[in-house]
Amino acid sequence: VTSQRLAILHVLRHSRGHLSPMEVYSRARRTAPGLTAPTVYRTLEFLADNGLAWPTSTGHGHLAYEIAQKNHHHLICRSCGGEIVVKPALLNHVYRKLESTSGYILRGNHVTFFGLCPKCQETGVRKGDPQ
Amino acid sequence: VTSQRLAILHVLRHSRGHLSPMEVYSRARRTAPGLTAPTVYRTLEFLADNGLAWPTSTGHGHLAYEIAQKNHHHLICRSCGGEIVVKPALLNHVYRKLESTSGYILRGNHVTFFGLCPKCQETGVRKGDPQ
DNA sequence: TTCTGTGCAAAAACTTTGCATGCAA
DNA sequence: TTGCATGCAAAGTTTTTGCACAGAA
Repeated sequence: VTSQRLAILHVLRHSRGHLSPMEVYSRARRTAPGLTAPTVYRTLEFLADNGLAWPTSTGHGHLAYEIAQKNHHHLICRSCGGEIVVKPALLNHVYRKLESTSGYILRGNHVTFFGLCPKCQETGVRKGDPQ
Repeated sequence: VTSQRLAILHVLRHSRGHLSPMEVYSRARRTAPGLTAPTVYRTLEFLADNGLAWPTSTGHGHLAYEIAQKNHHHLICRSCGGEIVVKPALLNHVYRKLESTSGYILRGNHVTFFGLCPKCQETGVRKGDPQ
C-alpha cells in the first residue's frame, strides 16, 4: 500500500468510464507529482490482478482500465462520444438467458451500447454511419 | 478503390471480433506484401468514416476495428479471452427500452459481455476475478 | 491529365524491461 | 531487516505526419 497506488485508485474511482494508462498517468500526477509512467503500468496491472480494477479487454489491441464495481453499462454516442449510464436491471433477463445457453458465467460486466445521442440526431452528423 | 483497401477489407471480413491496426497490418501483408503501416492506419480511418468498418471505441485509449455488419454481440472470457457470438434477437427488448428512456437511437451495436467460459470455470483461474 | 492514395522516412507517443534505491511492514 | 514497489534509463512498439511518386478514374 503506497501513496502511488492510492493516487491511481483515486483517479479510477473518480472517473466515469475507462481510462487508458496514459490518461491515468496524467491525472494521477496531479496528486502524486513524482509518479512515473512505468509505475502506472505496473500498478494498473497489479490492480487488475487483484480484482480492484478491470481491464477493458477488447480482446485485441490495447487496454483501458476502470474501477471494479457492480455491473453497470454505458451508452455511447458514435458521433460525439457522449456517454450515459444504463441501469443494470435492464439486462437481468439477458444475463440469465445468456448464461443458460452459453455455459459462461457472466460477471464484471460493462456492456457498451452505441448509438446517436439526441443532440447529434439533430445536427445530423454522419461520421461512421452504418446505415 | 485500391488493392490495399481491398486487402484490408478482406482481412476485416474474414476475422471475428475486432482487430488492432497492427493486427490488420500483419494479416493484410500476407495478401498485399508491399503494404505499409501508415497506409493501414489511414485506410482504417477511411473505412470507419465511410461506415464500412466500426471503430470499437472504448471511449478512451486506443482503437480496434471490425467490419460493419448487422447488430451482433460477443461474449468474452475474462480469463482466456475466448470469444463467442451472441444472437442479436436476445437484446431486442433491451434496445427498445433503452431508446425510449434515453432518447438515443441505437445502431451499429456491438455489445461485449464478459464472463468466465466453461473451460476456465474448471481450471479455476482467478486473474482479475471481481467477486 | 488530375486527384487521391501510397510508400518512405522520420518523429512522436506509448509500452515494456532491468536494475539500483527507498519505503512499508 | 526484508522484500516489494518505485524511479530512472533505455529499448521496443505503435501511431502520426510530411512529402514525393504512382495508380485510379
